[in-house]
Amino acid sequence: MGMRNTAIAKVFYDIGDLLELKGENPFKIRAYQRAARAIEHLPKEIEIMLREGQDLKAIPGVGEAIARKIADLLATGKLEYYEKLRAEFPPGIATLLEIPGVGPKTAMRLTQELGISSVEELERAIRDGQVASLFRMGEKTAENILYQIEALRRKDQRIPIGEALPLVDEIFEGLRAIPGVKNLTPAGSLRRFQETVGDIDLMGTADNPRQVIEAFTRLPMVAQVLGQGETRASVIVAGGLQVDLRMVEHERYGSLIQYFTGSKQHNIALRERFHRQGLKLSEYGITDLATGKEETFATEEAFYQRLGLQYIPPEIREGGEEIDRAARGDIPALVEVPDIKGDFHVHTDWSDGRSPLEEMVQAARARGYRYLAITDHSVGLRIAQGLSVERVLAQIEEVQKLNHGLKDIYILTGTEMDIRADGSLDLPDEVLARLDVVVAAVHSSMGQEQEKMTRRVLGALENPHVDILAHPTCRLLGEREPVHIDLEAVFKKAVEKGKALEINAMPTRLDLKDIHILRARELGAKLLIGTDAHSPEQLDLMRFGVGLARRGWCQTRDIINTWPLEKVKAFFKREEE
DNA sequence: GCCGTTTTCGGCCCGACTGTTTTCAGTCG
Repeated sequence: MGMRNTAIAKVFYDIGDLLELKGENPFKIRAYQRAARAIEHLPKEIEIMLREGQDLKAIPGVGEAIARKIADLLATGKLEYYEKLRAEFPPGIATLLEIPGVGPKTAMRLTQELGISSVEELERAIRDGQVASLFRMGEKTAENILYQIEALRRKDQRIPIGEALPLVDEIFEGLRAIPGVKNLTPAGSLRRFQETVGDIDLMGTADNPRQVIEAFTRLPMVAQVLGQGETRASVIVAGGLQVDLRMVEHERYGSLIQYFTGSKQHNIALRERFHRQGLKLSEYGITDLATGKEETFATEEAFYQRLGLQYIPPEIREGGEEIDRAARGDIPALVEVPDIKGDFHVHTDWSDGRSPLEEMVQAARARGYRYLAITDHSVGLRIAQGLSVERVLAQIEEVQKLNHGLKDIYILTGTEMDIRADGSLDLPDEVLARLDVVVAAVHSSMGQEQEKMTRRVLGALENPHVDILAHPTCRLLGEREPVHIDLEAVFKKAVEKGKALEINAMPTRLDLKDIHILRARELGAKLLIGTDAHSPEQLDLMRFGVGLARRGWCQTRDIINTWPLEKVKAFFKREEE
């Protein structure tokens, strides 16, 4: 009975919703929601944990009762408790909860008093004036709900971080010139490098906040100003995204940025822990509950330090083990952009890249890289002008010539070789043997069944010349679901054969993603961050890959393109000898 | 329902906003 963590998590999220409608104990509801979230973010599939006899109670937020329910669910594919709960409500009522402003109490009243169980029915009832006539509801409430329904319908998906961050750069560019502006930074999911963001929260401090707010609302990309005050403003930028800027007091900047960075789970866990120790944490500071004395913090570092914690980088503030680890001084030094010594996934105009080889090399030098692998597509990928064997050999010569004139950077010959649908490789072994780096990747027949796809990729990893598996799940954010593949088997094979797994930094890919990275590392795999650059500027996508790697708690020892070239070469050679 | 440097019971993050109100419930982040 196959059931993935995401599906298990959905059941417990649903249970949480239904218990809310029922008016159950709020703490019980939160317990289900916490467990659902923990399951959703678990690096390891629960199915595997059970098969290996691991105790599910080790998952934070999962106790006796929920552990038993998970086991039931996986054994039978059903959960009686859940089925019974669902039968108590008209189907569709939970969808009302998705409307901002409609909570469980309102949803239940709408159902019980007006017989509403869908968003469409609710919309009709508002237009008929039925909703406004309910006790303790009025015109304004009804209107607001209607507005929220309409907003929900036209609301775009969350946008990829790859679109959000450049926008932030542009906004800050326009504000930095103002005298007295400091600490401009994104907060929220953007600062934590989540793969997509719903809106953009920006913060900063200034001697004259009003002036900054004024300038913000007049930036060229601002399409509409939703609201504007002395210290904050909300705008809609071209494309429909909401951006909030909040200018805060210098002396409370630390606790404010900490609070607005989240995650919510991290903040809750932090507050619970220190509440037990007699401290009240909020965005305004830290209050000693015994004396009532409040302290403020100008920096986030000081805030964490006051709690006796090591600084916790935003990317790992997920409300998991990071707080315990920080208390033990056990937060590792996570990889940073300046640690990166080269890129192993780069295209040129030999295949579908936009720029000549020389330009890509100069761009890599300009970024201080010590090495660069040229990995154009292989022959089978016609749509990308994949290189024939002759062209591969010609490129090898070209690169060797180029290397003679270069002192500060070394160019590696390479290929992004297609793993064909039948599992065969797109270039013969004798050609692969002549290349410094072989990046293997799937580009076709992505609908294959899991077993076939897994066999296909494992087969490629068996080849002694293959060094790297690129974008292992092939997902495209918001466009294409990941392929069906047994990643656990792929990671184990990569470890066994000494292959590196790519973290593809292309913002539409971000593949592997955070929980995959965590699991790969647990299994002892080595990773690398590749940009998949098709132009010189795209080498800068590296920061997205680094952000992602940091979400996966990666240190330089985990990421091979932070290593000196000799060490990388030795790693790749292990299998070939 | 979960959990423990208050450990098998009694707690469970914190503050703000909104609307319909004579003191607050519901919702949100």
